[in-house]
Amino acid sequence: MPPKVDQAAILILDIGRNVSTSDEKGKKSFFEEAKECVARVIERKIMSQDKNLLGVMLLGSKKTQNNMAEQCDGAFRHIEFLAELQAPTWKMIRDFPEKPTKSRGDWMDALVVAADHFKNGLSQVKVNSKKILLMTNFMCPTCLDENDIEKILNGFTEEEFELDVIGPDIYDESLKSEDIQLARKFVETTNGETATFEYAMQSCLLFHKKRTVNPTPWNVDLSIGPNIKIPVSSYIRLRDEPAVKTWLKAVKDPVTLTASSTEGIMSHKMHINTENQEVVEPDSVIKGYHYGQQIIPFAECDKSLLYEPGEKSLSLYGFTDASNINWQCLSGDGLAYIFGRKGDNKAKLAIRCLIECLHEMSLVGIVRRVYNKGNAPKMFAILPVIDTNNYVCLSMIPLCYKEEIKYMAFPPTNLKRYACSKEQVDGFKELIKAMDLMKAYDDTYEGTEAFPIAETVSPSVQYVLDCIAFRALNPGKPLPEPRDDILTLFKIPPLVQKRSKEPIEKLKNLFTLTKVEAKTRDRKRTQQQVDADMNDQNLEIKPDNQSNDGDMPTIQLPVTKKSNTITKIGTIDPVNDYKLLISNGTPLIDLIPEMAKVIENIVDCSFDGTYTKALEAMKHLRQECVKADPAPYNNWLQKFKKELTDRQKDDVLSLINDRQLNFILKAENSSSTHENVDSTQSQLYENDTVPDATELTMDTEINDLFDEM
Amino acid sequence: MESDEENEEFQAWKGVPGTVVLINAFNPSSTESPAISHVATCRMIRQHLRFASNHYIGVCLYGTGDSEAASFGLQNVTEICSLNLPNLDDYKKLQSVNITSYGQAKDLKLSDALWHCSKMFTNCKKQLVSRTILMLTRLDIPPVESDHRATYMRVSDLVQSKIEVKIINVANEDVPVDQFYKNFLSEANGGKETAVPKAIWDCKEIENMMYQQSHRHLALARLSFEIGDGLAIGVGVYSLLKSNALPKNVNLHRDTNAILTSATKTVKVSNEGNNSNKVQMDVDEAENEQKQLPVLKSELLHYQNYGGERIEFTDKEKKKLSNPFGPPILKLLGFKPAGIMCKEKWFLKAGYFLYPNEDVIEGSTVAFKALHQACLEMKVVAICVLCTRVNSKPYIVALAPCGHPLGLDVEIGFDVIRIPFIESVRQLPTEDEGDNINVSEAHRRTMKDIVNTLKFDYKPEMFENPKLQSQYKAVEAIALADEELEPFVDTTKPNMEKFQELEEDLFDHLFGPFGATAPKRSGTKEAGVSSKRTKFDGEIDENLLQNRISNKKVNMYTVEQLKHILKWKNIQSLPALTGLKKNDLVNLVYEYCC
DNA sequence: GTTTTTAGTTTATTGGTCTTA
DNA sequence: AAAGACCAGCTTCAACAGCTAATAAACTAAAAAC
Repeated sequence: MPPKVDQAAILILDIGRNVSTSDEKGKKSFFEEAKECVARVIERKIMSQDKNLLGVMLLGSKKTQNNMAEQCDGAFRHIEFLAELQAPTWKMIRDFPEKPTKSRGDWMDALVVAADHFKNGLSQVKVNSKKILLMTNFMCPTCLDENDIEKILNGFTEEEFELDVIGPDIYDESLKSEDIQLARKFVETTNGETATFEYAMQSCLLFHKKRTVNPTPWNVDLSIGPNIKIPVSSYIRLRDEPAVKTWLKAVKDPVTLTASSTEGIMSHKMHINTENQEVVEPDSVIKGYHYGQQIIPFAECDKSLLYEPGEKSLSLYGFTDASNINWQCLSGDGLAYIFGRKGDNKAKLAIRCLIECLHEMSLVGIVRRVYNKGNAPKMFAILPVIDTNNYVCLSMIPLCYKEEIKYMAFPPTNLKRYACSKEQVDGFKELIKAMDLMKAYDDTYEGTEAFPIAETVSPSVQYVLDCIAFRALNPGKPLPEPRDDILTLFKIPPLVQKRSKEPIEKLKNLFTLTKVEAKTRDRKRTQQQVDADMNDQNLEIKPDNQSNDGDMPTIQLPVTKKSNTITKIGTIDPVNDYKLLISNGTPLIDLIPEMAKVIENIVDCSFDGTYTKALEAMKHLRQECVKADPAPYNNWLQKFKKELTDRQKDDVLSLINDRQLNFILKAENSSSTHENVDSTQSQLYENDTVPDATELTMDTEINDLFDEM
Repeated sequence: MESDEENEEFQAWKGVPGTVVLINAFNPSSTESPAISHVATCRMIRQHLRFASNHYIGVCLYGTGDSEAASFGLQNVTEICSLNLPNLDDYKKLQSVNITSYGQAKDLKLSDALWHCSKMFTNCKKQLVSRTILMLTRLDIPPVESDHRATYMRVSDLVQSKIEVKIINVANEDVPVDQFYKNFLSEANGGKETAVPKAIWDCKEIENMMYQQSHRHLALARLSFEIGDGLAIGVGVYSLLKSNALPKNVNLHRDTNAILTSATKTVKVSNEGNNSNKVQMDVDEAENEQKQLPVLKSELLHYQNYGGERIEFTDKEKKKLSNPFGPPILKLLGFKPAGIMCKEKWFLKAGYFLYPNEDVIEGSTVAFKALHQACLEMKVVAICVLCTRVNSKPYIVALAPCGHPLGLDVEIGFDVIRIPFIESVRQLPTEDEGDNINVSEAHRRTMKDIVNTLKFDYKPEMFENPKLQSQYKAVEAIALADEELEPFVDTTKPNMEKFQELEEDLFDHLFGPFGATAPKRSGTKEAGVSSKRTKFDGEIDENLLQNRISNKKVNMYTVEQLKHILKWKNIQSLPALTGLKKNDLVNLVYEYCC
């Protein structure tokens, strides 16, 4: 068999004149949205580390570069294969054009080119499913005639291509152009999918898909006594796995700050004799046991006394009441599902029958498992799982051995002074009713349950993947803080939060809870904590104040003294420079662009990840502009934000929002043209954060008023 | 007083724990209590030996008769093992002791025994982090009246000098507890109300309790459980199971049995400078060592391969990746019906156990109990975010109310159950053959018979790790030489008698034979007909043979089959087939069968 | 300082067939 | 009959070498708690 690949997809992105403008003012153009979306799709593909192939095609490109155009001169123009089918790369994202073109391309042509590439561009690779993701607003109608289109569609069904359309709502009745109708037909006929940018970004593409592993069966006979052997396969169903593979190590090249090509890391393990500190050759190392204070070499042990676990096996020990198995006696890591052996219907029948019986009788099995010949045996419970939507199987859960039980003791709770009243219990009952997570959201959501088990993503995993993608696309830039999307995963749903307020207040009155003064014992730790906090602070404000680098202070000190003579705004203390220059009579019209430039520079070279200085400078600039003229600030911000968006500096963008450094509104200065905060990146945030931002901006206004007083 | 405390606190975590076991040998009614206490103490010490623990342990008897050798001035107290690291000599000595041989005191006195214990602590040269007197006694026979006052005072002194006094009540269930011991316990508990320890009689149980008591009572984390804004209680998170139940293994020098430590040296090596050198030289260690330089943390890079590129992070950045969220906390998010917590669907990792902690917030226990009760009555579990330590990743847990976990003497608490995230779930291959499978009443009846025959009562402590147990036996065979201990029993294997009763024939008839419908492994290979090895049936498919000869695939036959083919062809000049390699047989087939 | 836990490694084996003692 | 040795499949001009992957168990290092 040739190399097999699960999926191959070609992204077709319209970058022509027809996608260059936005429908509404201030809103992103189709091109901008599509670009973001494509970047996310590619990023997700890369991070998922599957074996799938990806190609990227530009529709409406200035260039024409595709196989079909080479074959038929003059046809298939303005279609450029940016990347032919291959494992997805960061380059695909980086190579993306910054701006839409003035050209136009025929989307139907693009489909043909993509289809051709699937048929002829893939030499040996076998592909299970072939997808084309089309992103166009269909504002450039196809020139192909009905017959040709019919042929293309037939070709698509024959070859089992799937067409997905991302971007426009092709079911929006107000947009039913002929081309959209056509797209609908294609999508439906090829069993494709469609989504708007907003939906795609908010639901399908919001989080990373972790690298997947193909499950491998562990095949064994489930034996019941010496003579009954049922062939089964067990698959790992649940397991906590690290977000990324093992980290590799390299040496930093002092010049490029990237991995050195001339130096590598090597680790060497050695044994040292504790008696004379000599290094011992691995040959002379033997294993031994500590028994009390005595040392017993392994070799002296009677080998016949050592346990022989036997062959690979899964042997039934017996059956017991399900109620005997509690959470506390489960040990190990995760669970496996057992099915009757693939293709063996008799085995499946037997297992199915066992499952049903156990289920009816409320019993579970206990088995002894030897994973491989000679491996230590482990005990497991096998519980019936009957889930009509999913699996009918036995769930195999590891049980603890006696040696693992700690036999802990706890101070007694059944003392008089710990008795609790009915009122107190009822207080908690009220809280329970109020904080029902099964009804945490309005019906407008797809489900009303919050934190559905095994359906929510892991914030820590997502953050690591975010950081890797960020670093790939922003080399040299400091890592971002966790996204809000990730942080909200650990927050109480707003509705539940609200409902809980009253019962919580009641509870506070029902119990006497007194904080015990920190003991002397804790003093030291507390001090350490404080120290740690101090360190953190130091790190954060390092670029502003002192730094650990020896030369920074020497630069900084003269600056404050030299300040009388400065002629330009520097990046070290822009706000003071600005103030000084103003007081020296430098005209505002000259200073504002200079300040803006400096802010951009600081953001570019910021290594602290907090952009404290840049934001301070922005705050100052903004305040100045609120007083004088909002236009320069607003105009510059517009450009700056666009640039930040392009360079995926989402962290700066959100900081600008958070620190209320957005556009100066009409409310703040009547000559502003901005009615409200219509940040170009608003769709990145949930709707409910928008009013928040408005509120915060109003606060600023009040603050500013106070400032002026 | 305060300065004392400060002094103590300053070195609070230096030293090892110390325990003196104080066995009551006063036995006027000839109960088994001293004997059981003795056995349990031996077993506890054996447990310490097995784990090569660093705890200091001493053993004393009290209520024994006067003896000439008896401790100077001390009456009725016999020190068997001095306060020391558990060692083989002490263990053997303790084992061989016959408690009754020390005779009986005329009157039971406790104060002197306690005083002796405190002296043992004082005389101990090793710095101790904790001092515990573990009394094994019945609670129905108090010391003589005249000793009461002295004992109370002694206990009070001990408590003040930070020596804990604990009692294990070695008796049958229904022995009445004398008031003296109630007072004693209260005194030992700093005057606070406390519970009388439950009587235990099983020596393994006593052993467990002693081992536990002599062990540091460690919480995985002590947290503030934030129930709501401005409402928090103190809790401790415990793991009830050990993560590594393995004893210490060490590396030794082959010749001298000297203990070895291992050290890992990480160096950077230049692979360019000497590129022209022979590859062999690179392997040469002496040559390499010259180029080896120590690696500074600051010049270390960690990277991952994604999208065909190395994505690099500095050491600091990598740390930040695993530590992006806040401080340790347990925060309530809400509640869900208890029924959704299915072990068979969501078990991911061994859970923890949650218990109230009065040390940080007083009144926690009452609130904890009220929450526990409310959850039980409403049949719900609490859903929380848990971050156990400063730098650990937070995750979502369910708190399920429970009592007596693992059969322990713990009234209430919550199981802390880790809830899996989507990344932990694997999609499994499904076969849509469910429709073909019809379980009949006969199937069901047979299966239920089998299940019922094999029913038993599961207890969490019923399975011992046989590998570990046999290892102990093997080591003890050497260490204790003469001692013949109980034979090793493999608790992971069931009693086979019950399996004799199974109606295997009926089962086979109804469900078997298995493997008959197994899929063909591949087009060219023989069908994997059964889970047993394919038996050669004697029939030869001439077409298949010719096919294989022309396709040069004769080697796909087994040796048995090849021999059979050659014999079947009835070739005259055929040499003896025994002892030939498969390849020879294959060649013979090509030679003769075309 | 010691113990405990956990995260993160590394390492060996997996399967079927054939030969051998 | 059981145990251990040994080569496994996939490319395709063909033959070659040189890849490939999940998993359990054993292990180390590091962090945090007392």
